[in-house]
Amino acid sequence: MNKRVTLADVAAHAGVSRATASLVVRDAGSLSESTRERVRSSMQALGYVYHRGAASLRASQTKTVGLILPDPGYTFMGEFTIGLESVLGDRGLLLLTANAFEDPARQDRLLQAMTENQVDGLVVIPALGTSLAFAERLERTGIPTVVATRAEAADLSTYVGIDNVLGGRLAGEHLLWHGARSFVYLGGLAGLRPRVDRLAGLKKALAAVRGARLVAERTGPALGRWAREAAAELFRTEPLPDAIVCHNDSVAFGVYRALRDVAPEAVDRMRVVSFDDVDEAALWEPPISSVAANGREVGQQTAAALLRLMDAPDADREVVLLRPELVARRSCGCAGPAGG
Amino acid sequence: MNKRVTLADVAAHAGVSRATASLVVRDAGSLSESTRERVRSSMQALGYVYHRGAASLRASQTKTVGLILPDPGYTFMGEFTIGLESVLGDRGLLLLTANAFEDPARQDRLLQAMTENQVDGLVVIPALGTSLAFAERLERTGIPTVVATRAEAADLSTYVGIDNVLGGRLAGEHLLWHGARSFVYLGGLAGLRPRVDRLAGLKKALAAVRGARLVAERTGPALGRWAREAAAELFRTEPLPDAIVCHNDSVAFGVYRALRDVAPEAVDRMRVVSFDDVDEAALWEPPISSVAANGREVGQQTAAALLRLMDAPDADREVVLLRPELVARRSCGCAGPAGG
DNA sequence: TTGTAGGCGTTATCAT
DNA sequence: ATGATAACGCCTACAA
Repeated sequence: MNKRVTLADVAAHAGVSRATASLVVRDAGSLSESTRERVRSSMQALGYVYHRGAASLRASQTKTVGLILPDPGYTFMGEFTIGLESVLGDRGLLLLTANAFEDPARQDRLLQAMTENQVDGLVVIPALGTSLAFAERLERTGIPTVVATRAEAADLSTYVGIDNVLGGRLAGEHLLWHGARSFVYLGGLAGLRPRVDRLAGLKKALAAVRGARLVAERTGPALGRWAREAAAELFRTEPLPDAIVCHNDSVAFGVYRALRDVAPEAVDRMRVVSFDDVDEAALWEPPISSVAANGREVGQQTAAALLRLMDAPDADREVVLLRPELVARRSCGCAGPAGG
Repeated sequence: MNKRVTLADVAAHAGVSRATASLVVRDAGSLSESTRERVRSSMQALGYVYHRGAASLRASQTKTVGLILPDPGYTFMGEFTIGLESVLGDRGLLLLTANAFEDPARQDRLLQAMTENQVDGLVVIPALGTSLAFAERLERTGIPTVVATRAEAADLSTYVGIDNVLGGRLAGEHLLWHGARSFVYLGGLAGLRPRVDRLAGLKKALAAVRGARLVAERTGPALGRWAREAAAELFRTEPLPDAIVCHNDSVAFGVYRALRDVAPEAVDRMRVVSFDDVDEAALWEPPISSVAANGREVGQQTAAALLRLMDAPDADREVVLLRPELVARRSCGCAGPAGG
């Protein structure tokens, strides 16, 4: 049970002052190379470990960025994290990650925890049902914050996300071009901002064509197993639409399972477009046409925006809207190569 | 630019000492309810935020657990995180998460960062190519550590994972029962422990049946897009095997895409079993038979083991092996209901 | 039940 | 180029 080795021990061992030793660990100040070397070897000899907590207390910055996610289960979140962390990591920042599990109350507690931990910056993808009050609390913390992907609490903060209205419009226009007239929108939790936006874009596209209409929509968790049930129910009770717009790829997977189970003859003529374009979309039978979200790039842009904010806290609030792109494969009716 | 509100300010405002105020924020000691109330309302009035960093410095525990993951892109990691965090969260522990991107050098740096941050506990799913030296460094940190899922660096630490040898055997035996004799194992990075184990289990099963043999194996990232290429290449150059064992579900998805692209007539008679059993497996056409990993449960068990370790640091090293289960659907040759 | 005093390990400031 | 000293905000004793 040996006592912790502190900078003071290192300094004593090297025959210098604590201040000097401190400059060495931080690669700061102007010291002779010989002194630096001497201190370094003392650190080695004693097995010194830098105590970032103590440094943070004194320097009042933790080199830590908080990340509040709604649910790590979605593929998008993993991709987003990769993009975020790769950029932040290059600046020596570590991520304090927490998941709200789509529960605003839990999200409140997590925000509290993040402030108590004095994170230098904060990234939030708001949970479903996030209120305006949360946006205000976020603002009041005084921590440089970027809201990403879901625009729920973004009215006061910098926001980075995808232009979902455009995404919905792209999906709609393409399906209309294929001749579809009756549409169903499937999945996405009620009130979720990206869902509202995509639907708005879709409706805008439909409004431009006579006879085109949205015949049904269903809200729910954008998961394959939910979509399978919801779609099967729909197919049993309503006439089949010409096209189905799915809130994400998982929903599309569930839709195809349901089609094969209850209306196999319709598999080939149903037109489907979904969102996100995860890897599996290209592998599906038929290959799924999808509006690509590119979570990794959203993550990178978010990191970049956060760094800008941390460097210039008084800068204006930014809004970064990334343009989505429709990757057309077979499910929409295109006859492209098997796995475009 | 107001100065930070400290406990001393709160104490002054409430007319008590710093110590008393400290007891209030921690819900500790025995104080009169009236005092507690008074201090609390002072906190409210002044907008006090607890400074966990300062507390950590003094109390030498950070209420933070480090999590080092190899790659957040795999679905399994998301599930694992959910399980881990839900248990740890109940104890007021926060996760400091970092991804090594399958790079041992980066993993070393992350471990360094975790120690500098004085995490109270550490969970590691080792990156590919993790050396024994890493296991030793892990041990030397003195931090309660649990290695999960991949047994690479687990020789010295507590380990929680799935019995992959058994998993491989289950897959093999079931496929043999269906009459398969020639096998291919596809995916998983070279040297990866779960891959080695699954393959060992599979071979053990094959050894028990005359004429059964592994005709090929391919190593690579267990991703659908990789699997698609690898499988297509295989199908073009070698005679088709009776069965393919896939390192995870994504590989199976890629295999089916390749089959449809280059050998569509074989889609129905090929027998496929994979690992993990993610949601999409049940939705695929055909529904994929998979050895269920249940990342969420692995996460929970890992958290439980870590808490045990943190409560009793001198306890013996534990090894928790979870039994996998084969979920038989259609891809293995079973004729069950569409999406069993 | 409440108050006093000292220190956790580092860094900032001012000297030398 | 290096050293002395005082914070940073809180917690742990122990005393009252």
